[in-house]
Amino acid sequence: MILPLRTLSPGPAAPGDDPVGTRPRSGAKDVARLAGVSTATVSRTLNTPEQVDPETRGRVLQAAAKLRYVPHGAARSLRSRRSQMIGAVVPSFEYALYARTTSAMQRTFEARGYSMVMAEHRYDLAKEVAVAGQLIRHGVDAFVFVGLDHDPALFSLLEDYGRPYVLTWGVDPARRHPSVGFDNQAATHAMARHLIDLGHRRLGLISAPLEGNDRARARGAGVRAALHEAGLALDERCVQYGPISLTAATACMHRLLELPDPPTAVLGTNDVFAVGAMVACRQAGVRIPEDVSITGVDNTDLGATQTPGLTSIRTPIVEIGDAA
Amino acid sequence: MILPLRTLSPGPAAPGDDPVGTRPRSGAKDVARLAGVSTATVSRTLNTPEQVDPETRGRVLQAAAKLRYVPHGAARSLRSRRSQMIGAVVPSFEYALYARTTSAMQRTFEARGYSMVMAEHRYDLAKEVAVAGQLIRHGVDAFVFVGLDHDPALFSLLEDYGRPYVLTWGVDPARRHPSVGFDNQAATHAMARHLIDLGHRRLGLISAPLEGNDRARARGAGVRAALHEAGLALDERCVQYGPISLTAATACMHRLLELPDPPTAVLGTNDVFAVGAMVACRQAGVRIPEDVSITGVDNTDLGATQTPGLTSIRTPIVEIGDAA
DNA sequence: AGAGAAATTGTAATCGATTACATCGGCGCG
DNA sequence: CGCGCCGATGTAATCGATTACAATTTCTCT
Repeated sequence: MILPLRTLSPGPAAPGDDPVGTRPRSGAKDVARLAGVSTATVSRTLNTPEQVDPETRGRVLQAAAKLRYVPHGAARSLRSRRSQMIGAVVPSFEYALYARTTSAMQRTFEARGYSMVMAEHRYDLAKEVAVAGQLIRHGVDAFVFVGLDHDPALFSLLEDYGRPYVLTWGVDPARRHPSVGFDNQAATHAMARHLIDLGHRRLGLISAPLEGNDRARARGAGVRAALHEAGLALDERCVQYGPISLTAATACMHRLLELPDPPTAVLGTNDVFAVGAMVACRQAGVRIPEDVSITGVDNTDLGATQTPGLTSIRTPIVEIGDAA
Repeated sequence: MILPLRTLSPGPAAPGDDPVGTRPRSGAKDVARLAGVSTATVSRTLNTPEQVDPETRGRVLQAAAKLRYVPHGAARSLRSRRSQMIGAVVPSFEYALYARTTSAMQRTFEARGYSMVMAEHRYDLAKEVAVAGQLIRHGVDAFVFVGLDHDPALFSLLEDYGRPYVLTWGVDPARRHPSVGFDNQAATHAMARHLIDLGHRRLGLISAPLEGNDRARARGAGVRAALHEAGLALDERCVQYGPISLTAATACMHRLLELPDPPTAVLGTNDVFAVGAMVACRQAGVRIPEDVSITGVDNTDLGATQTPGLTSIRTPIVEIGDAA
């Protein structure tokens, strides 16, 4: 009920310590000397151990451990022309689902010796290109993107630099780009169909802005298609757009409730929208599901905090790893 | 109410396209040739523009743009001994709050020409060291960590490689490490105090496992201190530990409700726990706040989906940027 | 035993930028 | 007029690994 606000306390500069002196870090040369071999052998021990005599290998590894040797990634990737880094570019870290699937991917990549760097573009396709360029500069070998909708410049950039990539969260019907995901349109189609079967005739829709967001477009299309098949149509006044946040979703739902003839069922294109809508109903004293039905998509555990059933969609996680 | 499960459809290999041919990417040398200067001048134009004649600079920039030149990061950092990357190591991407503050930081760093790479350690301090090592290999210049509790090996690693760092989400009382954050203990102390003032005598606590998690420990200590001041004590049976997830929190709350004498107020050490607890109460038919009070910490918008008031804590975001 | 293959290891070129140092023309000043 | 400094630019060394190639030793097989 109360909301006491804690202020922050930044730690001011500590008394007298800020040497940040670059330590005499040991290089491959030191390891080579200690092990009595050449740097070439050190490199081989680390990268292609089977090519080196077990006895020598032992000496080298021991020396490396003793000196706490960590190979210099920049030098390695300069010469070998690959960095063992793959970049994941997601729309936003705040929508937990992206973070979750990405983190699952990370574990897959990790097992194969790759590490992952993440970046967000905040639903700005131009920014996405810039971010990808940034990552290329840092030597990222391959990319994972969310969605099918991207600036053409992104693809030409990727091609120019010969970087492989996968698109996730959707399948490219034309197969022009490697992609892995699910059918967003079918998901909402099924959901809408279900609502229609329950007798609903007037559906509402809360969606993310469509621009540059093929997932949102596909999900919207699914709803319209289902209505169309039933000889119904989607009243555009019953469609509300907003950023993926609870407060925005709540505001959207309030607008729907204020319509002269509000929808009897509202479909959120993801769980955040659905839960936001529920909050709005509770605030407005509208009962669920007596007065209005609410459904979502994505099956986050956010949905579990309420008392609805939400469409569950599992995004392919392991499969994406194989695509690398 | 229903939970239709969508299956995934991975995009199998496309017809006949997988050339991944590394394009004739243009290097500084090409730019130099086109602009009629040496590579040194190209480098200077990009890094210290004021040292180069404006007229020449123009030619170089034009040539660079024409060739879509992107400097090779590995080569750059090999020679200049810095990569313009800062690494953020968080416990988990799934707890949205970490992602959020980190993403805010990213924007700050970006403005200064740094880019950020993120990694998670999944609440495993040893893993954290490994991850940091990994990042060092990739040439990360500086680090941001969450919490004060870390493997000593982490600090010695950082020192060995002369990497500056900041700890966030807490302040180091001993000031042995640069840190920026807030007083976790004071937050829960105030919260517990508030509950005591309301007349509660038997408090419950849902917390993350304490090991390697100073935030959880500090927050727990705050509760105990407040109780102690009031001449009360925390019944250990009323303390439940679990990972930060709604389902775990719900299970914890169920255990508390099954006690012979359940607490009249339950304090979650973050909003996920609090909301999970509320879900459990609803399932068990326990009324809030008549039968039991529930409070949380962190003020995520997750809290807003319920009808409670939760302690709000803003983590320092801009301040952390300055620490870089 | 001798030729050729296979296994190990060393030598040195190389990746693509940055940067110390050298060069060169122009300018100010005694 | 000549010395010295300054600004702009080129030359070449350098960062620290990888890896092509060569050199050496050890097997293998006839």
